[in-house]
Amino acid sequence: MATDEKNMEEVILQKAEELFLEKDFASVSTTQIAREVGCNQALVHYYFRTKEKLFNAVFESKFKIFSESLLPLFGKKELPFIDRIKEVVAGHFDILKLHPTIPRFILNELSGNSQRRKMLVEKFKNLSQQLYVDLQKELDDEHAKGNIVEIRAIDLMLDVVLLNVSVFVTYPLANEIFHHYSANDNFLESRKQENIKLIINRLTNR
Amino acid sequence: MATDEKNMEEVILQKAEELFLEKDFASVSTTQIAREVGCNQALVHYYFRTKEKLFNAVFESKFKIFSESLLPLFGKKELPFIDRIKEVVAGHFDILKLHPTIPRFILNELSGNSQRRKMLVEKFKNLSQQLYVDLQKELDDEHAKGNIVEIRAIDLMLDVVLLNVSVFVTYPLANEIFHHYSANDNFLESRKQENIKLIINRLTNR
DNA sequence: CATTTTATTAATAGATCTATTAAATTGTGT
DNA sequence: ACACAATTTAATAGATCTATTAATAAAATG
Repeated sequence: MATDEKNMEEVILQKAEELFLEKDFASVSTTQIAREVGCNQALVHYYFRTKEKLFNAVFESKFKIFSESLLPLFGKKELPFIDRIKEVVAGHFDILKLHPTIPRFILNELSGNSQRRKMLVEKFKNLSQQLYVDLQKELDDEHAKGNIVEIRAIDLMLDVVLLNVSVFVTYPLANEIFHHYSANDNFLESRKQENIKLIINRLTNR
Repeated sequence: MATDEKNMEEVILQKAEELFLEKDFASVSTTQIAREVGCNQALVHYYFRTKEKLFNAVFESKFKIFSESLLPLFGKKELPFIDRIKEVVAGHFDILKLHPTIPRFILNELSGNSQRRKMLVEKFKNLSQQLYVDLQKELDDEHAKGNIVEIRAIDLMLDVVLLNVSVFVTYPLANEIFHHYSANDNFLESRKQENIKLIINRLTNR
Protein backbone atom coordinates (compact mmCIF):
# COMPACT_ATOMS: atom_id res chain seq x y z
CA MET A 1 0.00 0.00 0.00
CA ALA A 2 1.17 3.46 -0.94
CA THR A 3 4.06 2.11 -2.95
CA ASP A 4 3.31 4.49 -5.79
CA GLU A 5 5.58 7.18 -4.51
CA LYS A 6 8.67 5.85 -6.29
CA ASN A 7 9.09 4.71 -9.84
CA MET A 8 7.12 1.63 -10.67
CA GLU A 9 9.93 -0.34 -12.25
CA GLU A 10 11.77 -0.34 -8.96
CA VAL A 11 8.66 -1.20 -6.95
CA ILE A 12 7.85 -4.13 -9.22
CA LEU A 13 11.40 -5.43 -9.04
CA GLN A 14 11.39 -5.26 -5.26
CA LYS A 15 8.10 -7.11 -4.99
CA ALA A 16 9.42 -9.69 -7.44
CA GLU A 17 12.51 -10.17 -5.27
CA GLU A 18 10.38 -10.62 -2.20
CA LEU A 19 8.14 -13.19 -3.84
CA PHE A 20 10.77 -15.10 -5.79
CA LEU A 21 12.91 -15.47 -2.65
CA GLU A 22 9.92 -16.77 -0.74
CA LYS A 23 8.47 -19.15 -3.33
CA ASP A 24 10.04 -20.13 -6.64
CA PHE A 25 9.88 -19.24 -10.31
CA ALA A 26 6.81 -21.29 -11.17
CA SER A 27 4.88 -20.44 -8.00
CA VAL A 28 5.01 -16.70 -8.55
CA SER A 29 2.96 -15.17 -11.36
CA THR A 30 3.29 -11.76 -12.94
CA THR A 31 -0.40 -11.45 -12.09
CA GLN A 32 0.38 -11.89 -8.40
CA ILE A 33 3.25 -9.45 -8.50
CA ALA A 34 1.04 -6.84 -10.12
CA ARG A 35 -1.78 -7.52 -7.68
CA GLU A 36 0.46 -7.06 -4.65
CA VAL A 37 2.10 -3.99 -6.09
CA GLY A 38 -1.29 -2.58 -6.99
CA CYS A 39 -0.67 -1.99 -10.67
CA ASN A 40 -1.88 -3.46 -13.90
CA GLN A 41 -0.41 -6.81 -14.85
CA ALA A 42 0.67 -5.56 -18.27
CA LEU A 43 2.94 -3.09 -16.57
CA VAL A 44 5.15 -5.89 -15.31
CA HIS A 45 5.65 -6.96 -18.91
CA TYR A 46 6.04 -3.39 -20.07
CA TYR A 47 9.12 -2.99 -17.89
CA PHE A 48 10.56 -6.49 -17.98
CA ARG A 49 9.02 -7.95 -21.13
CA THR A 50 8.94 -11.54 -19.87
CA LYS A 51 8.64 -13.21 -16.51
CA GLU A 52 11.92 -14.96 -17.16
CA LYS A 53 13.78 -11.71 -17.74
CA LEU A 54 12.31 -10.37 -14.51
CA PHE A 55 13.41 -13.47 -12.66
CA ASN A 56 16.86 -13.20 -14.18
CA ALA A 57 17.14 -9.62 -12.96
CA VAL A 58 16.35 -10.85 -9.46
CA PHE A 59 18.71 -13.77 -9.74
CA GLU A 60 21.64 -11.72 -11.00
CA SER A 61 21.28 -9.26 -8.17
CA LYS A 62 21.05 -11.99 -5.53
CA PHE A 63 23.89 -13.97 -6.99
CA LYS A 64 26.05 -10.88 -6.89
CA ILE A 65 25.39 -10.57 -3.18
CA PHE A 66 26.13 -14.25 -2.70
CA SER A 67 29.40 -14.00 -4.61
CA GLU A 68 30.44 -10.96 -2.65
CA SER A 69 29.73 -12.78 0.60
CA LEU A 70 32.77 -14.83 -0.30
CA LEU A 71 35.03 -11.79 -0.37
CA PRO A 72 35.79 -11.99 3.36
CA LEU A 73 37.55 -15.21 2.44
CA PHE A 74 40.32 -12.96 1.21
CA GLY A 75 40.91 -11.50 4.63
CA LYS A 76 43.40 -8.88 5.70
CA LYS A 77 47.03 -9.44 6.41
CA GLU A 78 47.45 -7.56 9.68
CA LEU A 79 46.42 -10.22 12.18
CA PRO A 80 48.05 -13.54 13.06
CA PHE A 81 46.81 -16.25 10.71
CA ILE A 82 44.50 -18.04 13.12
CA ASP A 83 42.86 -14.81 14.20
CA ARG A 84 42.32 -13.89 10.59
CA ILE A 85 40.64 -17.21 9.88
CA LYS A 86 38.31 -16.53 12.78
CA GLU A 87 37.45 -13.19 11.25
CA VAL A 88 36.95 -14.71 7.84
CA VAL A 89 34.48 -17.28 9.12
CA ALA A 90 32.61 -14.75 11.22
CA GLY A 91 32.63 -12.17 8.44
CA HIS A 92 31.25 -14.58 5.90
CA PHE A 93 28.62 -15.73 8.37
CA ASP A 94 27.57 -12.16 9.15
CA ILE A 95 27.08 -11.26 5.51
CA LEU A 96 24.87 -14.30 4.98
CA LYS A 97 22.96 -13.28 8.08
CA LEU A 98 22.07 -10.03 6.34
CA HIS A 99 20.59 -12.05 3.46
CA PRO A 100 19.46 -15.26 5.11
CA THR A 101 17.20 -16.45 2.31
CA ILE A 102 19.66 -16.02 -0.53
CA PRO A 103 21.61 -19.28 -0.21
CA ARG A 104 18.56 -21.48 -0.56
CA PHE A 105 17.28 -19.36 -3.42
CA ILE A 106 20.56 -19.66 -5.31
CA LEU A 107 21.11 -23.34 -4.67
CA ASN A 108 17.58 -24.19 -5.61
CA GLU A 109 17.70 -22.36 -8.87
CA LEU A 110 21.10 -23.77 -9.75
CA SER A 111 20.11 -27.32 -8.99
CA GLY A 112 17.40 -27.25 -11.64
CA ASN A 113 19.28 -25.22 -14.23
CA SER A 114 22.54 -26.75 -15.44
CA GLN A 115 22.76 -24.10 -18.12
CA ARG A 116 23.04 -21.36 -15.57
CA ARG A 117 25.18 -23.50 -13.30
CA LYS A 118 27.92 -23.79 -15.89
CA MET A 119 27.95 -20.05 -16.44
CA LEU A 120 28.21 -19.34 -12.77
CA VAL A 121 30.86 -21.92 -12.10
CA GLU A 122 33.02 -20.21 -14.73
CA LYS A 123 32.40 -16.83 -13.15
CA PHE A 124 33.24 -18.21 -9.74
CA LYS A 125 36.42 -19.89 -10.89
CA ASN A 126 37.83 -16.63 -12.19
CA LEU A 127 36.80 -14.86 -9.04
CA SER A 128 38.38 -17.40 -6.75
CA GLN A 129 41.48 -18.41 -8.67
CA GLN A 130 43.75 -15.77 -7.19
CA LEU A 131 42.38 -16.30 -3.71
CA TYR A 132 43.02 -19.98 -4.06
CA VAL A 133 46.67 -19.64 -5.03
CA ASP A 134 47.42 -17.10 -2.32
CA LEU A 135 45.58 -19.08 0.30
CA GLN A 136 47.36 -22.31 -0.55
CA LYS A 137 50.74 -20.63 -0.30
CA GLU A 138 49.85 -19.14 3.03
CA LEU A 139 48.55 -22.44 4.35
CA ASP A 140 51.81 -24.10 3.32
CA ASP A 141 53.81 -21.36 5.03
CA GLU A 142 51.85 -21.62 8.24
CA HIS A 143 52.19 -25.38 8.16
CA ALA A 144 55.95 -25.06 7.70
CA LYS A 145 56.04 -22.78 10.73
CA GLY A 146 54.19 -25.44 12.70
CA ASN A 147 51.15 -23.26 13.30
CA ILE A 148 48.61 -25.43 11.50
CA VAL A 149 48.20 -28.91 10.07
CA GLU A 150 48.67 -29.58 6.39
CA ILE A 151 45.50 -28.83 4.45
CA ARG A 152 44.40 -28.15 0.89
CA ALA A 153 42.99 -24.69 0.28
CA ILE A 154 39.93 -26.10 -1.48
CA ASP A 155 39.08 -28.20 1.57
CA LEU A 156 39.33 -25.25 3.91
CA MET A 157 37.32 -23.01 1.59
CA LEU A 158 34.55 -25.58 1.32
CA ASP A 159 34.62 -26.17 5.08
CA VAL A 160 33.88 -22.52 5.68
CA VAL A 161 31.32 -22.03 2.94
CA LEU A 162 29.42 -25.27 3.50
CA LEU A 163 29.28 -24.83 7.26
CA ASN A 164 28.02 -21.28 7.07
CA VAL A 165 25.65 -21.82 4.17
CA SER A 166 24.13 -24.89 5.80
CA VAL A 167 22.98 -22.81 8.76
CA PHE A 168 20.88 -20.57 6.54
CA VAL A 169 19.72 -23.23 4.13
CA THR A 170 18.28 -25.24 7.01
CA TYR A 171 16.96 -22.24 8.87
CA PRO A 172 14.20 -22.06 10.16
CA LEU A 173 13.91 -25.83 10.56
CA ALA A 174 17.20 -26.20 12.41
CA ASN A 175 16.34 -23.12 14.42
CA GLU A 176 13.14 -24.65 15.80
CA ILE A 177 14.83 -27.90 16.70
CA PHE A 178 17.73 -26.05 18.29
CA HIS A 179 15.40 -24.04 20.46
CA HIS A 180 13.73 -27.15 21.70
CA TYR A 181 17.01 -28.24 23.24
CA SER A 182 18.58 -24.91 24.01
CA ALA A 183 15.65 -22.65 24.72
CA ASN A 184 17.35 -19.52 25.98
CA ASP A 185 20.14 -19.45 23.46
CA ASN A 186 20.47 -17.61 20.17
CA PHE A 187 20.69 -20.13 17.36
CA LEU A 188 22.55 -18.01 14.83
CA GLU A 189 25.12 -16.67 17.28
CA SER A 190 25.63 -20.12 18.71
CA ARG A 191 26.16 -21.68 15.29
CA LYS A 192 28.58 -18.95 14.30
CA GLN A 193 30.76 -19.72 17.30
CA GLU A 194 30.42 -23.43 16.65
CA ASN A 195 31.52 -23.02 13.03
CA ILE A 196 34.53 -21.00 14.12
CA LYS A 197 35.47 -23.71 16.60
CA LEU A 198 35.13 -26.42 13.98
CA ILE A 199 37.38 -24.58 11.54
CA ILE A 200 40.02 -23.59 14.06
CA ASN A 201 40.23 -27.06 15.56
CA ARG A 202 40.43 -28.52 12.10
CA LEU A 203 43.45 -26.34 11.42
CA THR A 204 45.29 -26.66 14.68
CA ASN A 205 44.77 -30.19 15.94
CA ARG A 206 47.86 -32.31 15.67
CA MET B 1 8.37 -46.52 -22.55
CA ALA B 2 7.07 -49.97 -21.73
CA THR B 3 6.21 -49.02 -18.19
CA ASP B 4 2.82 -50.68 -18.44
CA GLU B 5 4.01 -53.98 -17.14
CA LYS B 6 3.35 -53.13 -13.46
CA ASN B 7 0.34 -51.53 -11.88
CA MET B 8 -0.24 -47.98 -12.95
CA GLU B 9 -0.65 -46.46 -9.52
CA GLU B 10 2.90 -47.45 -8.67
CA VAL B 11 4.29 -46.28 -12.01
CA ILE B 12 2.61 -42.88 -11.65
CA LEU B 13 3.90 -42.48 -8.12
CA GLN B 14 7.44 -43.28 -9.19
CA LYS B 15 7.34 -40.81 -12.05
CA ALA B 16 5.93 -38.21 -9.68
CA GLU B 17 8.79 -38.83 -7.27
CA GLU B 18 11.30 -38.45 -10.04
CA LEU B 19 9.81 -35.19 -11.27
CA PHE B 20 9.01 -33.61 -7.90
CA LEU B 21 12.56 -34.29 -6.70
CA GLU B 22 13.94 -32.68 -9.83
CA LYS B 23 11.71 -29.64 -10.04
CA ASP B 24 9.16 -28.48 -7.49
CA PHE B 25 5.44 -28.64 -6.79
CA ALA B 26 4.38 -25.84 -9.11
CA SER B 27 6.74 -26.76 -11.94
CA VAL B 28 5.42 -30.28 -12.33
CA SER B 29 1.95 -30.81 -13.77
CA THR B 30 -0.23 -33.87 -13.62
CA THR B 31 -0.36 -33.48 -17.39
CA GLN B 32 3.42 -33.87 -17.58
CA ILE B 33 3.43 -36.85 -15.26
CA ALA B 34 0.80 -38.58 -17.37
CA ARG B 35 2.60 -37.71 -20.59
CA GLU B 36 5.89 -39.18 -19.36
CA VAL B 37 4.22 -42.24 -17.97
CA GLY B 38 2.27 -42.67 -21.19
CA CYS B 39 -1.20 -42.73 -19.69
CA ASN B 40 -4.21 -40.48 -19.70
CA GLN B 41 -4.01 -37.45 -17.45
CA ALA B 42 -7.28 -38.30 -15.72
CA LEU B 43 -5.69 -41.49 -14.46
CA VAL B 44 -3.36 -39.53 -12.24
CA HIS B 45 -6.41 -38.00 -10.59
CA TYR B 46 -8.22 -41.31 -10.54
CA TYR B 47 -5.53 -42.77 -8.28
CA PHE B 48 -4.50 -39.73 -6.28
CA ARG B 49 -7.51 -37.43 -6.61
CA THR B 50 -5.53 -34.19 -6.40
CA LYS B 51 -2.04 -33.10 -7.31
CA GLU B 52 -1.51 -32.05 -3.72
CA LYS B 53 -2.34 -35.51 -2.37
CA LEU B 54 0.07 -37.00 -4.88
CA PHE B 55 2.78 -34.59 -3.81
CA ASN B 56 2.10 -35.37 -0.17
CA ALA B 57 2.51 -39.07 -0.87
CA VAL B 58 5.92 -38.32 -2.36
CA PHE B 59 6.87 -36.00 0.47
CA GLU B 60 5.90 -38.42 3.22
CA SER B 61 7.95 -41.18 1.67
CA LYS B 62 10.99 -38.97 1.20
CA PHE B 63 10.74 -37.45 4.62
CA LYS B 64 10.65 -40.93 6.09
CA ILE B 65 13.93 -41.71 4.37
CA PHE B 66 15.41 -38.44 5.57
CA SER B 67 14.34 -39.10 9.15
CA GLU B 68 15.75 -42.58 9.05
CA SER B 69 19.05 -41.25 7.78
CA LEU B 70 19.41 -39.82 11.26
CA LEU B 71 19.20 -43.23 12.87
CA PRO B 72 22.93 -43.88 12.58
CA LEU B 73 23.25 -41.03 15.05
CA PHE B 74 22.25 -43.59 17.63
CA GLY B 75 25.27 -45.75 16.97
CA LYS B 76 26.31 -49.01 18.56
CA LYS B 77 27.99 -49.41 21.88
CA GLU B 78 30.74 -51.87 21.02
CA LEU B 79 33.45 -49.53 19.79
CA PRO B 80 35.43 -46.87 21.63
CA PHE B 81 33.52 -43.59 21.61
CA ILE B 82 35.64 -41.74 19.05
CA ASP B 83 35.52 -44.66 16.63
CA ARG B 84 31.78 -44.78 17.01
CA ILE B 85 31.46 -41.10 16.20
CA LYS B 86 33.47 -41.72 13.05
CA GLU B 87 31.07 -44.47 12.10
CA VAL B 88 28.08 -42.30 12.87
CA VAL B 89 29.27 -39.48 10.61
CA ALA B 90 30.23 -41.86 7.82
CA GLY B 91 27.01 -43.85 8.19
CA HIS B 92 24.84 -40.78 8.02
CA PHE B 93 26.79 -39.51 5.04
CA ASP B 94 26.46 -42.82 3.20
CA ILE B 95 22.70 -42.94 3.62
CA LEU B 96 22.38 -39.43 2.21
CA LYS B 97 24.60 -40.52 -0.64
CA LEU B 98 22.01 -43.12 -1.55
CA HIS B 99 19.39 -40.35 -1.78
CA PRO B 100 21.41 -37.30 -2.75
CA THR B 101 18.48 -35.15 -3.88
CA ILE B 102 16.31 -35.65 -0.84
CA PRO B 103 17.80 -33.02 1.48
CA ARG B 104 17.26 -30.16 -0.94
CA PHE B 105 13.76 -31.41 -1.69
CA ILE B 106 12.83 -31.54 1.98
CA LEU B 107 14.41 -28.24 2.95
CA ASN B 108 12.86 -26.47 0.03
CA GLU B 109 9.40 -27.68 0.75
CA LEU B 110 9.71 -26.94 4.46
CA SER B 111 10.99 -23.44 3.91
CA GLY B 112 7.83 -22.47 2.08
CA ASN B 113 5.37 -24.38 4.24
CA SER B 114 5.37 -23.45 7.91
CA GLN B 115 2.27 -25.58 8.44
CA ARG B 116 4.14 -28.71 7.51
CA ARG B 117 7.30 -27.54 9.24
CA LYS B 118 5.58 -27.43 12.62
CA MET B 119 4.20 -30.93 12.14
CA LEU B 120 7.58 -32.30 11.24
CA VAL B 121 9.42 -30.55 14.00
CA GLU B 122 7.08 -32.23 16.48
CA LYS B 123 7.65 -35.60 14.86
CA PHE B 124 11.38 -35.06 14.92
CA LYS B 125 11.44 -33.99 18.55
CA ASN B 126 9.83 -37.21 19.66
CA LEU B 127 12.17 -39.22 17.51
CA SER B 128 15.27 -37.51 18.79
CA GLN B 129 14.42 -36.94 22.44
CA GLN B 130 15.76 -40.25 23.72
CA LEU B 131 18.85 -40.04 21.53
CA TYR B 132 19.50 -36.60 22.87
CA VAL B 133 19.38 -37.58 26.53
CA ASP B 134 21.55 -40.64 26.02
CA LEU B 135 24.04 -38.78 23.88
CA GLN B 136 24.39 -35.94 26.36
CA LYS B 137 25.06 -38.38 29.19
CA GLU B 138 27.65 -40.19 27.14
CA LEU B 139 29.34 -36.94 26.12
CA ASP B 140 29.52 -35.94 29.77
CA ASP B 141 30.99 -39.31 30.70
CA GLU B 142 33.62 -39.17 27.99
CA HIS B 143 34.49 -35.64 28.99
CA ALA B 144 34.89 -36.72 32.61
CA LYS B 145 37.23 -39.45 31.42
CA GLY B 146 39.24 -36.82 29.58
CA ASN B 147 38.59 -38.32 26.17
CA ILE B 148 36.79 -35.34 24.68
CA VAL B 149 36.13 -31.67 25.29
CA GLU B 150 32.93 -30.49 26.89
CA ILE B 151 30.16 -30.14 24.33
CA ARG B 152 26.39 -29.92 24.19
CA ALA B 153 24.68 -32.81 22.43
CA ILE B 154 22.59 -30.44 20.29
CA ASP B 155 25.74 -28.77 18.98
CA LEU B 156 27.34 -32.06 18.04
CA MET B 157 24.16 -33.33 16.42
CA LEU B 158 23.83 -30.21 14.34
CA ASP B 159 27.51 -30.30 13.44
CA VAL B 160 27.06 -33.74 11.93
CA VAL B 161 23.76 -33.14 10.22
CA LEU B 162 24.56 -29.70 8.83
CA LEU B 163 27.98 -30.74 7.55
CA ASN B 164 26.68 -33.83 5.80
CA VAL B 165 23.51 -32.25 4.48
CA SER B 166 25.38 -29.26 3.12
CA VAL B 167 27.40 -31.50 0.83
CA PHE B 168 24.29 -32.78 -0.89
CA VAL B 169 22.36 -29.55 -0.86
CA THR B 170 25.18 -27.79 -2.69
CA TYR B 171 25.93 -30.69 -4.97
CA PRO B 172 26.45 -30.45 -7.98
CA LEU B 173 27.62 -26.84 -7.71
CA ALA B 174 30.24 -27.57 -5.06
CA ASN B 175 31.22 -30.68 -6.97
CA GLU B 176 32.10 -28.72 -10.11
CA ILE B 177 34.11 -26.15 -8.21
CA PHE B 178 35.86 -28.86 -6.25
CA HIS B 179 36.89 -30.63 -9.42
CA HIS B 180 38.38 -27.49 -10.81
CA TYR B 181 40.87 -27.45 -7.95
CA SER B 182 41.21 -31.13 -7.27
CA ALA B 183 40.64 -32.77 -10.62
CA ASN B 184 41.54 -36.37 -9.91
CA ASP B 185 39.82 -36.63 -6.58
CA ASN B 186 36.36 -37.90 -5.67
CA PHE B 187 34.34 -35.04 -4.24
CA LEU B 188 31.94 -37.06 -2.12
CA GLU B 189 34.55 -39.35 -0.63
CA SER B 190 36.81 -36.41 0.04
CA ARG B 191 34.07 -34.44 1.78
CA LYS B 192 33.10 -37.44 3.87
CA GLN B 193 36.64 -37.72 5.21
CA GLU B 194 36.79 -33.98 5.72
CA ASN B 195 33.55 -34.00 7.70
CA ILE B 196 34.84 -36.80 9.88
CA LYS B 197 38.03 -34.86 10.53
CA LEU B 198 36.10 -31.74 11.43
CA ILE B 199 33.92 -33.58 13.92
CA ILE B 200 36.71 -35.57 15.53
CA ASN B 201 38.97 -32.56 15.91
CA ARG B 202 36.06 -30.60 17.31
CA LEU B 203 35.66 -33.27 19.99
CA THR B 204 39.26 -33.94 20.84
CA ASN B 205 41.14 -30.67 20.62
CA ARG B 206 42.15 -29.35 23.98
C1' DC C 1 0.10 25.25 -25.74
C1' DA C 2 0.51 21.69 -29.02
C1' DT C 3 3.00 17.65 -29.76
C1' DT C 4 5.52 13.84 -28.88
C1' DT C 5 7.13 10.39 -25.64
C1' DT C 6 6.40 7.65 -21.70
C1' DA C 7 3.56 5.24 -18.41
C1' DT C 8 -0.57 2.83 -17.46
C1' DT C 9 -4.74 0.36 -18.25
C1' DA C 10 -8.43 -2.60 -20.34
C1' DA C 11 -9.24 -6.29 -23.17
C1' DT C 12 -8.11 -10.40 -24.96
C1' DA C 13 -5.80 -14.32 -27.66
C1' DG C 14 -3.84 -18.49 -26.82
C1' DA C 15 -1.72 -21.98 -23.68
C1' DT C 16 -1.83 -24.59 -19.85
C1' DC C 17 -3.42 -26.74 -15.93
C1' DT C 18 -6.58 -29.11 -12.45
C1' DA C 19 -10.39 -31.66 -11.72
C1' DT C 20 -14.64 -33.85 -13.02
C1' DT C 21 -17.91 -36.57 -15.79
C1' DA C 22 -19.43 -39.89 -18.80
C1' DA C 23 -18.27 -43.27 -21.89
C1' DA C 24 -15.29 -47.11 -23.39
C1' DT C 25 -12.37 -50.84 -22.29
C1' DT C 26 -10.55 -54.50 -19.68
C1' DG C 27 -10.77 -57.87 -16.11
C1' DT C 28 -13.24 -61.31 -13.02
C1' DG C 29 -16.28 -64.28 -10.91
C1' DT C 30 -20.04 -67.36 -11.71
C1' DA D 1 -21.22 -65.86 -22.00
C1' DC D 2 -23.06 -62.40 -18.86
C1' DA D 3 -23.06 -59.21 -15.29
C1' DC D 4 -20.49 -56.39 -12.61
C1' DA D 5 -16.48 -53.95 -10.97
C1' DA D 6 -12.13 -51.79 -11.86
C1' DT D 7 -9.34 -49.34 -15.02
C1' DT D 8 -8.56 -46.17 -18.68
C1' DT D 9 -9.81 -42.71 -21.92
C1' DA D 10 -11.98 -38.66 -24.30
C1' DA D 11 -14.05 -34.48 -23.63
C1' DT D 12 -14.58 -30.51 -21.34
C1' DA D 13 -15.70 -26.86 -17.73
C1' DG D 14 -13.53 -23.43 -15.36
C1' DA D 15 -9.28 -21.09 -13.62
C1' DT D 16 -5.16 -19.44 -14.25
C1' DC D 17 -1.27 -17.46 -16.51
C1' DT D 18 1.84 -15.14 -20.07
C1' DA D 19 2.21 -11.94 -23.43
C1' DT D 20 0.48 -8.71 -26.76
C1' DT D 21 -2.30 -4.92 -28.64
C1' DA D 22 -4.78 -0.89 -28.77
C1' DA D 23 -6.54 2.79 -26.26
C1' DT D 24 -6.01 6.29 -22.53
C1' DA D 25 -3.62 9.18 -19.19
C1' DA D 26 0.39 11.60 -17.70
C1' DA D 27 4.80 13.80 -18.40
C1' DA D 28 8.10 15.93 -20.98
C1' DT D 29 9.60 18.89 -24.60
C1' DG D 30 10.08 22.41 -27.96
